[in-house]
Amino acid sequence: MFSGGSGGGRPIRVLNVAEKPSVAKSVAEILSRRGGGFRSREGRSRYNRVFEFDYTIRGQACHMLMTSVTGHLMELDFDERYRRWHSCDPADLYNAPVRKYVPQDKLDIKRTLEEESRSCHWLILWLDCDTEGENIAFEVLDVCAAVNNHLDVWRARFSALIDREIHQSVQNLVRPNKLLADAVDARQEIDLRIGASFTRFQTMLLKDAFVLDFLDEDRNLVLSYGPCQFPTLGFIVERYWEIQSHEPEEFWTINCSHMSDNGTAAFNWMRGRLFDYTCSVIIYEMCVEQPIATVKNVKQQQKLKYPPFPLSTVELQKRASRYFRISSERTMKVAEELYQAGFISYPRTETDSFSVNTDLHAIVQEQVAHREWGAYAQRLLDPEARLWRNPQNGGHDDKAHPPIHPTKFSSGESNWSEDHKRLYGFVVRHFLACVSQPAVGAETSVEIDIAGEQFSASGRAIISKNYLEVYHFETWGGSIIPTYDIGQQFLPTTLTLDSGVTRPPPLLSESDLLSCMDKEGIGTDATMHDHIKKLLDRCYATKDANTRFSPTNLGEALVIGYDGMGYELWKPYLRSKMESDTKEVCRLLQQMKACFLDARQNKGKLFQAMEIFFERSNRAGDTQQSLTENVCPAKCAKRWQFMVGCIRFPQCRNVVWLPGATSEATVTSNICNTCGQYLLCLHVGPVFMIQFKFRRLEIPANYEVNHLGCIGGCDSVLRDLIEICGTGSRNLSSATGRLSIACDNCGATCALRTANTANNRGRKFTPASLKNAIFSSTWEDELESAGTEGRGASHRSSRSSSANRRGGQGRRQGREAVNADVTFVTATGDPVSGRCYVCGDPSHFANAAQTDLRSK
DNA sequence: GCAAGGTC
Repeated sequence: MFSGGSGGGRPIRVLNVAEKPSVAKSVAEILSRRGGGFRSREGRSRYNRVFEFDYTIRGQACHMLMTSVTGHLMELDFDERYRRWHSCDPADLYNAPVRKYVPQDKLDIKRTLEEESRSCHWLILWLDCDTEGENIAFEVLDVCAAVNNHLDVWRARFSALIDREIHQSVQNLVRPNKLLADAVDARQEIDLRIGASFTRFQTMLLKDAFVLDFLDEDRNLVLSYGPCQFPTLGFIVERYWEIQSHEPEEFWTINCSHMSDNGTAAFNWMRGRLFDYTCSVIIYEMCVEQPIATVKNVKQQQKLKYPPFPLSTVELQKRASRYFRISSERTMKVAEELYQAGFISYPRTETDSFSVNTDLHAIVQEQVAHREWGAYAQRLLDPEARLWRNPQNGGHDDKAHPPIHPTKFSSGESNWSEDHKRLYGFVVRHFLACVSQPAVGAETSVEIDIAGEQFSASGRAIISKNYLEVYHFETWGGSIIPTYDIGQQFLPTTLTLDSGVTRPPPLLSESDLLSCMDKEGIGTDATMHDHIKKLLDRCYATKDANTRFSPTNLGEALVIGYDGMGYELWKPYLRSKMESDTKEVCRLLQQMKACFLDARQNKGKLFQAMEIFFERSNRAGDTQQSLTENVCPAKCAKRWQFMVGCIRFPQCRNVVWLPGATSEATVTSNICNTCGQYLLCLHVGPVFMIQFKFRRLEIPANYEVNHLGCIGGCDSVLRDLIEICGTGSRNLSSATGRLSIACDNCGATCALRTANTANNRGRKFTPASLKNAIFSSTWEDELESAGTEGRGASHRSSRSSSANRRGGQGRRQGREAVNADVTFVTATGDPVSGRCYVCGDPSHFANAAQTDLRSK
């Protein structure tokens, strides 16, 4: 499998590249642990060090160099002459040449890669296992291959930085997937072209044409458009319009309360609200006239409130906004700093379930010394307390990072801001909550009847707070109501008809906005906050003290403008469609590649079809050689040649097959006197005489080699020869001396060619004559020689044939253990072999001898 | 002066 090394015991040099320095270090630590650790040295870039250690990959001794990039190594931009804003019509940006290049601040990393890869044999890419990671893999590959085109390039696929996973991935390397990388290239190019064209267009069109007095004098205004920022603006504008268009409507409802010695209960009308005043008054008066309430139903049940799922990035941002009013952008900045300092795990993750390998107890153990939540952590670890519960699985896994959790204890660092303290505390409390029992409450609901109208009240007593003790961001309302018995009657303390007006929904909060983006696939967990911030920077929206967003006049004007044109550029569908379409192209290409590989595997079918219409050429060029080496029908089917079709063939499938012994057949211009305008099928046409030439050895001695005949049915010579030699056609059932068996996988029938050769002329096969079928492991040579050339014509060893096949992919993989070919021995002792011409698998004839063998 | 996506 692996190549390029110097072989034997001498180690080869392997360059390993990770997506970020922390991963490079972790992987180096894991892989070098058994060999006594790694050496570390500086690279050209001060962030990206190089780690060195020895390791063995599949028996090959390797000297490993492990370094990293920092995300994308390259950027995409237009060619120089299109970069200036006035250099071209923005419409030209849809065709302008673009190029990928390593920007200035990444040149140091590029130099490290170039220098290190020069001396290496292999390159192993340890990028994140997502489409962006695959794209970065090719950026690294391009840089390295430019200085060393002998590199053998591999991709390590891993989903977590844990020992087992990393060792497994390096022992099972795969090739990088260009199609996935191309999908990202396509998305990047689309983003650039539409972003730049619309941005230049609307900026140059509008900026100086209006008095935009909300701007600072010195601020250079850009009216940007982007496929993520505009839909984000769209969410804000749409909610704003919903509020604007809301028309308050008056409604009425009846409320009832009952105060007794052991508390007060507030009953709600089970009709909810009525928008008709007269109706409400009539019902209310009925109640007032007969105000005695009768208890109809009392329900008491235990309710559980579950702790949240393990923490993903979007949840972190939403909850930080909700609980502390910290903006998503600030949250990510602070979380990044906490991560850099080692206090929390990687903050950009979609994963909301812990891997079974995570030592959750150890994480809790670290926190027992904290003065606020330490005692709770201690109780969690105490089996007697019965507080522990394995975390729920939120159902998302980005296969790259675990949920956000604390990685180091801190009682607060001196350089931490309030936000650092809040976020660290939140991450810890969230984690502790995840491994805790749900809160338990006792819920009571009471239904009463007053003059035929139903009312209900409910109360809840918390029996056990459990996770809520440490997760005090969430509350679980606990009002207690008096005890009631069914049938009990009482006079309400108050019974009122109250009016109200409907209210519009609130403006979108940051948490709502993140939810909308997450739901519609706008941006990624790592970029959503950027898009929100961009709207504020561009003066498209504002955020109030309650973290609620309103569009500015500018933002609303842009949306109205495009909406008026009929373009929903501000709706989320465009972005979703781009993402799904580029992935679809990638999927389609992958599908077609699989289809191609399968078609190549089954090329015998194409030969079969071609042979119906054409004679095989004798040109055995390289291409042909390689095409035919695994396909027996190609070589052994020379005798299946002639048929005469309807003038409408192949639309009309009516054909007449000629004797198998035919070596030449030429249609003459003479019309048969007997058959004339013979009705061959629905398509009437004249029947022309045919000049035949038969192979001497294949026809009885009393027949002529040259024969002018008619296929219309009047020619007794042709009828005789077909009777004697067969036609060679696999779908003419009247032929004699032919044998077909059905593949037990695909059901296709396959004629055994031996039946039509000179040696078998006139021989009748019967199932009984094939009872002695034996299976052997010989390859197609057997069939080829049996079919045409005579045995032993071109024998290859079964080992080499087997190796040829293993190179192919598809359904035959994993069948190596099955006898590769089948040899049937007839009663006379002659072997005949066959393999399915549809699916190509010889093993599919395994049961043919008993079940599907037919003699025609 | 433009996008969105990585990450430091």
